[in-house]
Amino acid sequence: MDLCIDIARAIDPVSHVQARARLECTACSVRSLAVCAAMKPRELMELDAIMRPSQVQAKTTFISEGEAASSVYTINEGSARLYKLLSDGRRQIIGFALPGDFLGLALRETYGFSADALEPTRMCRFDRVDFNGLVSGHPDLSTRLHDMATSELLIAQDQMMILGRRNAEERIAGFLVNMRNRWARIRGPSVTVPLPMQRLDIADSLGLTIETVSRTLSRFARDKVILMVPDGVRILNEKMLLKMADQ
Amino acid sequence: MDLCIDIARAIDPVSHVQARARLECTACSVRSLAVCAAMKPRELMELDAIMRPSQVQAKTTFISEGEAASSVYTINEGSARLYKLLSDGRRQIIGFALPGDFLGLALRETYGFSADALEPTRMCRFDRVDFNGLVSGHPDLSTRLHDMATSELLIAQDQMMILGRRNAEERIAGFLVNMRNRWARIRGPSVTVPLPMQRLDIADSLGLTIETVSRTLSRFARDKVILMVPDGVRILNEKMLLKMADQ
DNA sequence: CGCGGCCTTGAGAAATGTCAACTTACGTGG
DNA sequence: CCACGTAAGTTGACATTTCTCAAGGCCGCG
Repeated sequence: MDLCIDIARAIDPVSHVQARARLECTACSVRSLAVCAAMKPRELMELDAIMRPSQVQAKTTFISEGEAASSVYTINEGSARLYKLLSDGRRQIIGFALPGDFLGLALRETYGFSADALEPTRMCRFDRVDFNGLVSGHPDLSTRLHDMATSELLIAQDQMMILGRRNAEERIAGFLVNMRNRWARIRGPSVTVPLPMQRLDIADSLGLTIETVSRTLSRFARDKVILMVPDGVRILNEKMLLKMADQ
Repeated sequence: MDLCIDIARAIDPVSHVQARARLECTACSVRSLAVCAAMKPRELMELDAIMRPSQVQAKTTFISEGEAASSVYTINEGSARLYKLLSDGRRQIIGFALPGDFLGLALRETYGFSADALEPTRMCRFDRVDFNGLVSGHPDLSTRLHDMATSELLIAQDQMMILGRRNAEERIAGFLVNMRNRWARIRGPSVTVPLPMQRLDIADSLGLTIETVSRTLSRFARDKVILMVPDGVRILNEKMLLKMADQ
């Protein structure tokens, strides 16, 4: 069951494709961050030809662990949680996807994780077979994917350290620093860190409970390290936060 | 400081290279498992030309986190622990390398982890620049590396679930099942699982303490799920072990 | 035989989890 | 516009798991 809403392509006559191409990939606001960063104008038109704009509402599951991996995605606007479930319902969030992020690096025949939108989210969807076909003809793109896979692996290894050897305070501090750095690359530096996910999502990404996350954030706020604001935090004492994150 | 002992090449006259090639890569016992699995005879000779046999004693550190990533390795015989350290000495083992494993998938300009041999270990060492040069001329090899990176990422995601959401019993049971499966691919199926690492290494890979590992293994042995043997365990009740690992 | 490294076991401590109550924010319908 | 209901977040009290510290055992090796 496909919960995504594919717009444009389904209703656009073929003759409109080129017009849309110029509006979409070429004009894309997150292109410099995404897999398509290094592509030339002509390549972008090829990419555009197989791109399907897609948007989902908050909470919508658009990738389900174990199902046939038919599509790959780039996040355009919005955000998503990527997670794995145990048979008894325990959940581990393996990452959050923000604008520019690519979902589809580590794919076998089936998806290895599930993904839900955290808020109304726009994505570029690509048929996986089409996408692989395009990649095989473009060494630059292939290299870019390899670089992104390398990054992901390094991030995953850092996450193992966080989950295996850091305490709750270090995990939360590190999480906030990490989110700040990720948003900085998207929207530029800011002491206000958007947190589109709920406390339970933070807990499930850090291997903690919602209560421990809440208590730790409250303590940070009480100690004037952060200020809690709607859907995020403002960093008041960066030095202290970095020290607690041991970074 | 390079702690590896490079043999053969340093003393071999160039004229002997071809002879060594036939003895080394072509006759390699772990080739079917390694990065070089899909290579044709002629390609193997190219690989051999840049390969440097290397062997290290137990406990030798041959990769140091943060140092310039000059070499990549394939394990031939023996095993290694790959780990990251925090400034206060806490250690997270991010994986164990067994025969056939490739070290060098997730490389930036510096190594992202350290590696020590667990026992006397023989490796194929490649200069990273030479290796990349060879890869870029061989799409098969490139594909193989991409597949291996994908595998690593999936394994890393599973490890996040283990570290974030599983209890000590599940971690240990899962670890044993996992090691059994890895050895099965190398030496064929067996209920005897070699464990070349110490208890402290197991603890540091599972985010536990040595005492918790020891207690849990003792309990498994008391419950006749395993039998502890020198440098490993024998699985007595596979069904129970799989159940505890939730696999 | 004695030493050192590794492992095991026990007892008590600490961090985090669990359960429950309460607060806050927000959207909906009267 | 307010009252209500619901979802999310916070806080407290207590439980549990795992850690810490300490002692002792095992075993290979000089």
